[in-house]
Amino acid sequence: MFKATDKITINDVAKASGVSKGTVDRVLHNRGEVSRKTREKVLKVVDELGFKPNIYASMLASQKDRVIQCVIPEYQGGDFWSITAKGIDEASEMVSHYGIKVSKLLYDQYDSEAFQTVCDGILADPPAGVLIAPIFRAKTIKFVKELAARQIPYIILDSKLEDDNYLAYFGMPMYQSGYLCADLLTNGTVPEKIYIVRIRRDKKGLSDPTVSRRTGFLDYIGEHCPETEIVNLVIDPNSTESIDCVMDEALLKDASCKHIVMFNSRVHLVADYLRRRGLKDCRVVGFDFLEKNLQALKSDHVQLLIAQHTDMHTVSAVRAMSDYLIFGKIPTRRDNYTQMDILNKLNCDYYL
Amino acid sequence: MFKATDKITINDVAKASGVSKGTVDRVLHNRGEVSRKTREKVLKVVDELGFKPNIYASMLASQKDRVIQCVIPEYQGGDFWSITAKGIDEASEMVSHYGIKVSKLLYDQYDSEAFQTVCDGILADPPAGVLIAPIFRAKTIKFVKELAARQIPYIILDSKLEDDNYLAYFGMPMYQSGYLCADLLTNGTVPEKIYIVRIRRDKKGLSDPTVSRRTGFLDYIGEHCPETEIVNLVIDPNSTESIDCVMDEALLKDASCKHIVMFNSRVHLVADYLRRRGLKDCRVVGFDFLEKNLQALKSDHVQLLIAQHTDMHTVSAVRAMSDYLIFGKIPTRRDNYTQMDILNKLNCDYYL
DNA sequence: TTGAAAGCGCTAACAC
DNA sequence: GTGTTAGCGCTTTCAA
Repeated sequence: MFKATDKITINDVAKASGVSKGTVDRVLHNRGEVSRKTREKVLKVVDELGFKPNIYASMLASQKDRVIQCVIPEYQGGDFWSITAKGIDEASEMVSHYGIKVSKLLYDQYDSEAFQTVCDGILADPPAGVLIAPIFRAKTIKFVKELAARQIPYIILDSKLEDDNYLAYFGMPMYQSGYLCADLLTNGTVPEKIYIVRIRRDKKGLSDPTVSRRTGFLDYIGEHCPETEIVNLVIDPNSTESIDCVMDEALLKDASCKHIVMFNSRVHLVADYLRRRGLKDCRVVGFDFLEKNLQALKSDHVQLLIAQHTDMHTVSAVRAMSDYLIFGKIPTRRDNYTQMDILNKLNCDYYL
Repeated sequence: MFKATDKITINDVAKASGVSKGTVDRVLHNRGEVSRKTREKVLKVVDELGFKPNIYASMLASQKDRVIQCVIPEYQGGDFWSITAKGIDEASEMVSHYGIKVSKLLYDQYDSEAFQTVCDGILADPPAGVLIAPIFRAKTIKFVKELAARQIPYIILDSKLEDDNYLAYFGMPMYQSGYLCADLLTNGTVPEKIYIVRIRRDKKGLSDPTVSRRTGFLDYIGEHCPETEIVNLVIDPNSTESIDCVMDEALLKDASCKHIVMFNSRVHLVADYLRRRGLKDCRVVGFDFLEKNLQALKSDHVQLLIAQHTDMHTVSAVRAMSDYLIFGKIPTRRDNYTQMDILNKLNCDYYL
């Protein structure tokens, strides 16, 4: 950047194009009145000389504060969104060195008004960039349209939107993770039954974030083991008794190797049940690298976990925004899907 | 960093401690003659005010060029070291924005003199930092000692060294990857035989980089399938005839499901053989995400691949050095092991 | 041992 | 529309 060889400064450009550096700066940032002619000339010279702005000088001179607002659901220790939050915090630490602030704005994912309030707050005091996880799709679309209108770049997290102005998208290939999950659960065999454990959802009308994972799973089964019977077990995560009751009912009379799967991150609930009942001889596959799931993996109550490094992926998302704000760097990839990591007892310790 | 709230500049520190900013700078960088008394006073004020240098101003003013030299073996399209090289290039692009240059110095990994020459060259024109992959251990240890003496930070790649001054280490858990590999290959069964395909090494005395992987593998087998017979097949990678000959001899008379493993990154050689012979019904596990191996995975000639994202890990290594040079940031973790990724046909496309 | 001052390359306010 | 200029916060001579 400032090696003798490529030390082309804005001054060089100014001289070579016969204007002042103020003007060069104007065309560089599309800021204000420049005649077409000078504009073109400057651009040409910039190109010829291969001028690259010195970000240090630039950042030093423009005393802006650049803040990235991250809008995600509220979370509690260990749950899915807390992992995203962790990624945000990590990235925040990194980019703080570059004078970029990152802050989280949390909303109750069961309360669309709360979400709206957060969005309004952002528009009232516009940040340099926004990261947003759209639980409420319609409201989110409206919100990002507003951001786009104000030239505020935004990155979509988690689930994609019907919108085309996003700077980047970071999320998971949900369908494929379900498909993969089925492959791992069956492991080349054709089970008689497969138990799908699901969480009872209190509020109606909330979209289940794992539907397409479920679809991927069922498609695989349909293609490879059409004979296999699918048994859905609906449990209430907050009541051990209900879990025991539902699971006992289904599993205790089944003497074969039981294939069990759960599509959200709470497979540890199944593991806990199996532990309580002293049941072995099951093949259990679940999702996400939560501490509790890890324990279940180690204690052999869960055989495989499909994990997706949500935290690192989130770090990438924040970095992408940061790089955009600092360098104007357009993300290398616009749609970024997490890789699907297969974890078992032996490799999980190296999954950091 | 330069928000109104924490806008403590070197000037503030200078005033508060009753000296000039030149002096403050001197104590900040342990540069030159400052009396004990002023030194202590300045340090105290720095602490009290919570002064954090503005890296943009700092980088702008100090017109140094900072180059990171990466010393790795020569490589050719698609091989293991080319992946590391790719990671270096990617990171190079990233950190170039921060005025950091990264350059690669390649050596013939079969020629210790060549390696020595490269090291001498580095000492003749010392860079800001070094990344090095130690094939020649003794020479490397001597070299890094010299670096340490000159206060040049260095990061060790790939295999660890008996040395304690390294800034960080980035490599793979080789033993564990072998152990995991055995688990995946056997997949809960006890095979009658396992074929280990090995590459004939021309030069003697070269340490095999996969020995400990092999050890991990054999340990697992010893623990879980002591009955299994291990058959070593040594092939010459450059002669298809020799491969066919060796493999035919061993495999054609074996009618069962053949379990085959290779500990280096060249399992595609096995896949090619199987393709030539039209052999199915084998369980083949290998290492590394090479394009050719990927093809083999997709064509079902290889069932699983253990991959380790060498490229990304290398990016992290370069970034770690870069962050150290720019901010003085000590790496969060000193010893960094890659995670072990299990790839099959279904998740390999998401492994970017 | 210290202070003063001239930049580093860019931005932005102001003047013309 | 465009040029001029005063910084941004730090580093690094050069004098004292």
